[in-house]
Amino acid sequence: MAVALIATESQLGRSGNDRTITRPSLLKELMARGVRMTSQRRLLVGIMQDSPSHLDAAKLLAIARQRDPRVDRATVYRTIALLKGRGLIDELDLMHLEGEKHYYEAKTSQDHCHMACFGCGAIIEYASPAFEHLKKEMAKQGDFQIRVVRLEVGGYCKTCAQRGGRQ
Amino acid sequence: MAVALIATESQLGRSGNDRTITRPSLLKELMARGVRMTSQRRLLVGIMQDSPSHLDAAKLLAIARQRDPRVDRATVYRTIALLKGRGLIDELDLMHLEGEKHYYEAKTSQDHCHMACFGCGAIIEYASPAFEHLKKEMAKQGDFQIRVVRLEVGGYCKTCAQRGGRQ
DNA sequence: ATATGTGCAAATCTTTTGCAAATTC
DNA sequence: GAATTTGCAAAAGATTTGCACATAT
Repeated sequence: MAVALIATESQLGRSGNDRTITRPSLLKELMARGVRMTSQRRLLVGIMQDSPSHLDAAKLLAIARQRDPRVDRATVYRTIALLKGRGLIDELDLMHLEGEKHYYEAKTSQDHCHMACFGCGAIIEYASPAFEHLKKEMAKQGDFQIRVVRLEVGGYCKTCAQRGGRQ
Repeated sequence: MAVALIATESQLGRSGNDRTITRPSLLKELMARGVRMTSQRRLLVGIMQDSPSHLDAAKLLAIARQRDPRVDRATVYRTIALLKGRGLIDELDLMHLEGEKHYYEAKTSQDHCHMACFGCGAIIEYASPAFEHLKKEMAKQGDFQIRVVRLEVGGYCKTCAQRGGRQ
């Protein structure tokens, strides 16, 4: 069960068990917190919510503009800041495999790690009880109230390790 | 034992046990790999090696220039790229507590996590067997050859959690 | 009606690059 | 002496900001 499958709540036809990782609705969370909703926010948040891959600001802007060409870069960054500030999305570097930009994803019900392959660029997500255990330990032993956790790993996936003979 | 103390090998008067985290000599590692050594590299690498705190490119440049005013920004970035490419330093964001820059530190004998306090900006380092265990599990279960691991946490340190009442 | 969000264009900050001169092996 | 590294200056890439106008509650 170590390699996690991640689905939005709406994508799951069944109620997930403890092991199932879900993505709570960003829109609902925002409204629950009394955040003013605009059409642009609805659009951007909807894209973040539904995107299967990790989005950077430029890609998010491009997708949004297909639906509403007036969307501006600044609004994208401001919306990202809003979501990040409320703890609703996580920020990733993905080992800077393609530049210095950041990637974003809706926060999931369970934290997970991102393993980035230097060979093929694949991003593998990974969640496990050992990760949850480490978080609890850090909070307790380190006397620290954890709000955000980011675990990123770089290396070689099975295929690339075999092919390239890299170790 | 959970909160790690980190020392350079030379700073330790005794031979460290398994729990002791050390920083191997960057210079030696470079020479062992046949990397051409220049005066600037020696200078920059020496600063990285000895710095007790996490350096960003600008700070590294500033320190280097105190000793040799001719050092250029470009050389700093090129040296960082060299060290990073050889796996001798780790790159950190430290939760972007102060801007989008990156921080660097000489790789240690045991990986450790960085906990960044949103309240006071403190950076707390943390190493534990649970972290080592998680790494091994990821490598095995995820079929992944790990080269770099980066675990960063954001939240509130003990003091700030009490003071601000944030939870 | 008032507070908040947005577009636009310019600014800022970090990092990278081309090329001629300097340095290392 | 040949290959590599450096400084300089300019460019590139990502993100932020000031301000007048538009929108949400």
